[in-house]
Amino acid sequence: MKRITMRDVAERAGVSNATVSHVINDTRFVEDATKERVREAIRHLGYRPNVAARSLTTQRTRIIGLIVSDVTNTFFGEIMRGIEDVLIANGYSLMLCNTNEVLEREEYYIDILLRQGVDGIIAAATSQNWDVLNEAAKLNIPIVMLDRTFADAASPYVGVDNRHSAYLGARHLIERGYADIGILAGFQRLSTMRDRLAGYEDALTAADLPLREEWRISSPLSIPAGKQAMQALMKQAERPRAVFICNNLLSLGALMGMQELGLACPDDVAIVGFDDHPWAQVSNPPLTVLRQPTYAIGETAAHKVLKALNEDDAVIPSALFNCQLIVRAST
Amino acid sequence: MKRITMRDVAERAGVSNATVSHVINDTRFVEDATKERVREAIRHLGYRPNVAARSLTTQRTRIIGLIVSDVTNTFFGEIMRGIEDVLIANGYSLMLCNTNEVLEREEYYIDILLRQGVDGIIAAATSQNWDVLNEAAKLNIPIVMLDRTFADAASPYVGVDNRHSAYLGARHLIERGYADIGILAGFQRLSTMRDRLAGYEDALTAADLPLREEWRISSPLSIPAGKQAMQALMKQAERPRAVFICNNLLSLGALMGMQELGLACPDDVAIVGFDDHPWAQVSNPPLTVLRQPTYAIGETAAHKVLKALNEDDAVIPSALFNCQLIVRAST
DNA sequence: AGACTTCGCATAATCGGTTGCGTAACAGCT
DNA sequence: AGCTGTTACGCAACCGATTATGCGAAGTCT
Repeated sequence: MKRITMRDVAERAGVSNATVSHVINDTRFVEDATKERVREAIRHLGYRPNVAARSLTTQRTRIIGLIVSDVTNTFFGEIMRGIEDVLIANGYSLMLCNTNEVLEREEYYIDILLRQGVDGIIAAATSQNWDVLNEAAKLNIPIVMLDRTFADAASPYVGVDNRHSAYLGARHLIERGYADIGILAGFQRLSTMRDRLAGYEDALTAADLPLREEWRISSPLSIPAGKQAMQALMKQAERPRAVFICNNLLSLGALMGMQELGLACPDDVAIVGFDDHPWAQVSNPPLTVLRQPTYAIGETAAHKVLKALNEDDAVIPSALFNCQLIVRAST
Repeated sequence: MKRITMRDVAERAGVSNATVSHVINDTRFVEDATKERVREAIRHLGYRPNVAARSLTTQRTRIIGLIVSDVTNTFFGEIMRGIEDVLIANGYSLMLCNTNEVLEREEYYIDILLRQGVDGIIAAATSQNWDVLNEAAKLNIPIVMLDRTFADAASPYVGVDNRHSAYLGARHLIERGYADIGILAGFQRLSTMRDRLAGYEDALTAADLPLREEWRISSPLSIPAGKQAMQALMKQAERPRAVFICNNLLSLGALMGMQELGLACPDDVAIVGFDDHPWAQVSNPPLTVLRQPTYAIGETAAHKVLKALNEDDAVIPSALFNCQLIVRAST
């Protein structure tokens, strides 16, 4: 089971190691006849270059690290597809890291990625400051912030304009005639969630509606948390007639919570959710949502790392997409 | 921006390269005092071993390749979580490959994974024979078949007992009093789908119900395909009163298709779906499904590759899980 | 014809680790 | 004192590629 190396190919083709390398990488002129002999040898032996050896000398691995906070969320699934399609087309591979929103795991993974020698990192970071990612930045490894960012982030961000999008969502509720509007605001440590809260507040303020603190509930981004949060809202003496929900898992949990309490949507409470989901159009009721262009976000993020890799000291700008308001029966 | 190597550490600690290596890997006795000097140097310099260099000599990368057919499907998302949790706990990393059920892409990825020198592969394969995966097998790389397998597969399979599970699902419909039962059978080239069809047929045959070919519709595994397939069923002069659906995307598409035709579930047609999904309990109606233990499947698959890696020529058996029938309002 | 280019390729150092082999230093024993 | 055994570690080859340097042969020029 001897591994086939470049030397084997060289021998069979009657050339040197160097020539084989140059044929493979097209890095200098080689006569057609020689080239063909080398190619034949490669085919015949079933030779496959060893990337470990290669990256040892080139100092590049053609691997991009992807850090996401929840692989099970379709939102990230679609983003991953976008990223992967672009990377594969450019000869890069993806190393996947799922943090479950746990900071220690993010630190651990950054370390792993740096040991692997990844060429770049795309991160939906859990960390709220530059500490963790800076380890990578110090080594000059390009980083792209996905879905969220933070104040001192020194890297481009790719995602939607959360504040404006949330504003659109809340305004939609107002236009529908709702005045008592609550919000399930998610983790306030995430920029994404802070911006969405701000957008919601913008809309209410612009319409001269009061911001009632007891109608703003923060929680982790999970289904049970969404359920709890919604029920906490609904059990208040004076409860909102509409709720803006900042994340798809929260939306789902909220629906469950309402069903359990026997509340109907939109008759008892109207809902606008963030993030679309195929199931959201067959839920009871179909959900009005702000849809993010997930696949495009993924593609863009990938393009940005590649650009940073290909053009030395290129300044990479952030990319802000817009959400699309999809009106369904929940409002 | 000079990379910090083992030599730097060795110098600072006043020992040889070998000793540093042995301290890091705990591969031979080193005096406590020396060990501490080395550790201090590592910390002080912020040294991070270069895995490319390491795997060049050890011929192992501690990377496992994961091939899935659809990253956006929550089903695979949860499996990935299971796999990853186990791998991370054992110091392995995950290289993700998403094929979108395209055979060429699977071939391409196998090649990539072999160049990377992955230690093992977990694959929800699109290919239907040993040709593609055999490339890896020839190099003695352990493979675990995920979710599906094929006749001449020489590797252990991890997934559910599809035939029996489908049998349970179809029998449930029969017990509910339905006699006219159709099936959305998915891609018949996938073992998974063939087994589910067989289980469905088992149940009908056991109940002396006829198998009506026009009520069995095969299609790709996607939402639009599910919608089309369901509508094709519903538009028949004589249509089934219940449908067994072999995949969650098909279920979702089917629901959409019914809504569009103004058909109610379960009043017009009852549905049992395969694969649970958080949204399936708030859909209209909530879906009766066969739930696969996705996370456990992932964990098990990961354990099996690791076992194959740690125990030379261990014979790894397949693992068949059972589905759980979750009865909701759609039946 | 001799000198100078150009062409096409080989030689060998190098990347950063791992590991088989070897050895200095010291202790214990006769 | 001489011999052997043990302890703790160093030396250097090696993994499989990339690439700077150099060189013989053929072609060109004066």
